[in-house]
Amino acid sequence: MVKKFYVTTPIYYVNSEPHIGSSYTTIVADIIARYKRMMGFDVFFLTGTDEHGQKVMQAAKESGVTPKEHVDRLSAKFRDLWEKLEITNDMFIRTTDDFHERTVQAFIKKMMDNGDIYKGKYEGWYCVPDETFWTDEDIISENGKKLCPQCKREVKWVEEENYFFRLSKYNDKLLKYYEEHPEFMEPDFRRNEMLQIIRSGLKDLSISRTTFDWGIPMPDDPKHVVYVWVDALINYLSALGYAENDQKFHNYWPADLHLIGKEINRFHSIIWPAMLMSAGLELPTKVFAHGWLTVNGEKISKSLGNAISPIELMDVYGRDPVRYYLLRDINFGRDGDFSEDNLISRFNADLVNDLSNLVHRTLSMCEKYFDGVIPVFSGKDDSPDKDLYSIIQSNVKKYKDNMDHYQFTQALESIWEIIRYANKYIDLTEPWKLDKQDNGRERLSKVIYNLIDSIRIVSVLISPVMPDTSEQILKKIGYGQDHLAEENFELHRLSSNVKTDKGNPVFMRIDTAQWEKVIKIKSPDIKQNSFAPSIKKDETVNQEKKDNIISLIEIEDFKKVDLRVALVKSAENIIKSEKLLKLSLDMGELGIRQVVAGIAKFYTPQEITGKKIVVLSNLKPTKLMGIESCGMLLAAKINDKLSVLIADRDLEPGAKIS
RNA sequence: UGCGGGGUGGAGCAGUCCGGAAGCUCGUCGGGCUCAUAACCCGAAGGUCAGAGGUUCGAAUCCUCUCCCCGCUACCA
Repeated sequence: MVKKFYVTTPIYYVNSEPHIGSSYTTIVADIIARYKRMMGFDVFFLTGTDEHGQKVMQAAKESGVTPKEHVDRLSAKFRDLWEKLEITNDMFIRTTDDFHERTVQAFIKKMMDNGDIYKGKYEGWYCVPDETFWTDEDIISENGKKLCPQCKREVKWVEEENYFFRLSKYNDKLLKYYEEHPEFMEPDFRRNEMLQIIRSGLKDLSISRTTFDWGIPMPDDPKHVVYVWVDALINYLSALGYAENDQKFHNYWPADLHLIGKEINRFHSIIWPAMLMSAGLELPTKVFAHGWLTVNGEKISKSLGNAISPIELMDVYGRDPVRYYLLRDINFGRDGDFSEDNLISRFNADLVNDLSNLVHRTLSMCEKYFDGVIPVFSGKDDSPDKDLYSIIQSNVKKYKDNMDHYQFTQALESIWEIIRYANKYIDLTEPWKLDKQDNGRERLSKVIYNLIDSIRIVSVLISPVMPDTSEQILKKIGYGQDHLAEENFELHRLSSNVKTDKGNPVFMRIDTAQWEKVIKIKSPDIKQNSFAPSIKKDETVNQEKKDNIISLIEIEDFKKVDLRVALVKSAENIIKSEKLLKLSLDMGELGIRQVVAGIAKFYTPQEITGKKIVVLSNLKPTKLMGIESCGMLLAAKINDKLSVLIADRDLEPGAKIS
């Protein structure tokens, strides 16, 4: 029986264009899929797009198209990207696919049959313009009115009927499952986070909405659409034909690996398994949450202009080098930084100097000494040969162990151990001298054979990460893609008497002196100071500069600001707050106001009481520590010193400052 | 403020779970080789493993406390 392997990426929310972050997850999944295929697994690799929900509706509205047009357009972008990146997914699912919609309904019906779904009432404050619910604690109350904390417009109390999933019922079962299957959720520190959440008690989950209709209707109650996350998670089943194609479904379920980003861990590691338990299905073997990428040390954001397009990057550096870099330099599971300098450095050092050069110099020698025909394996082993063999064997083993545990950085390191030793092996055996010796011919044959054999194994091992490069190198020594199989990790499987094709080196060095980088950061460029002791210092300087940049404004801008003199009538500490004081202010014609100020570390209530301070009176009110604050007092701060501003001459409270 | 992550030679990181001669890559310096692409091979310099206590024959690793950086969060209004 053939072993199967079912791997998924998240389905991407079609809210914005794909960037390097979404590509990262998919590339990793692709590498795993290719590796498992090489290891003889029957692989099913799924990716797709998540297309329902309120935000999609809004995004469509903003671009002036229907939701369907919007999702068609963006979904196609993802699909095209994966094609360009030669991602080997077996299927691309869309949550607007009709079979998916049917499956979601069937699945929910199953949960209903098991008594896990009930109709309940959702009560809360609702901000209509924002289409958002707020809890009692969130909202701001002012003059008897309840305001939305986001937009400060009035909220209204709504009571909405929703369907709820009895998530709480699975609390203990989940806990037990986590305890019995420590491998279910990785990395371990993420697992601990999930355990904390489960231990603190799960609440039932509202799984339907009636405020908009861009979604899958609830079975038998089309006024409700299914909550987008519930809809989305079920894609992992519908892709396999759950409830429609039993054979395919049973062939691949349960999933062997759900690959996700850390931000969606809770859905995959708590809600999803509970849903599966409810429907009586087996749980996935593993959920693996990877970290986030920054770009050149900065968060990926549109405003910084560093949301780099994966296509652009790969056009410049090539698909394989980018894949290699991502996997080699970023420790899978942790957050990592995508740095173009490091990419270039890896490119030159690992790919050009070590790998490409090894292939090129070896094939040059094969051409020179054997007319490009792979010589026969003969004669007895010398000590460098024995070392070469043992290094290959031990590193092939390490490679497999690491790949099986998704430790890609380490897996690549073990391949490079082989490459480095092969380069050293050339120095130790000195083929150019053997060529000149009368009796060196047999030894020379063996040396060249061993080198090409090493290259063959290396090419096979790198294939999941660098498929194009692997193919190119294998072709040079007479092999096709059918050579990608575990049995070919073994030594001495190289065929002799095959004509090699040296061709051009697989990678050419990047000359950093005249190289134009792809990523251009728009923030002010601080010249790299070679005497600077560390980058941290540069960043500080950078920050200070940013803070000191002051743009000029019109007098009209200033007139928007209403500054007043206010008398502090009383002040008190806020319980459990280190920074805040609650002040009661006499503001003359504006009456008595309550302002919360973050000065508790610098002023005692007694000290500030009676002072005539300056207050920004027309600031939108807010709540701090649940206490209302209608205005802001002015204070100057430098380093650890802070002073509240006070008028030079005595003035009536309420006096306007202009 | 809470939670999480991190602080290891000039840079980037591994090692920390399960204590036992401080390791890898890049960079720098010196040497070797000429098959190869300013490459490859060898050697060297460079670290009080953030700091302070403690446990131990022995601590980067375990315990306690402190400091600093990053992310989210929060009481920056």
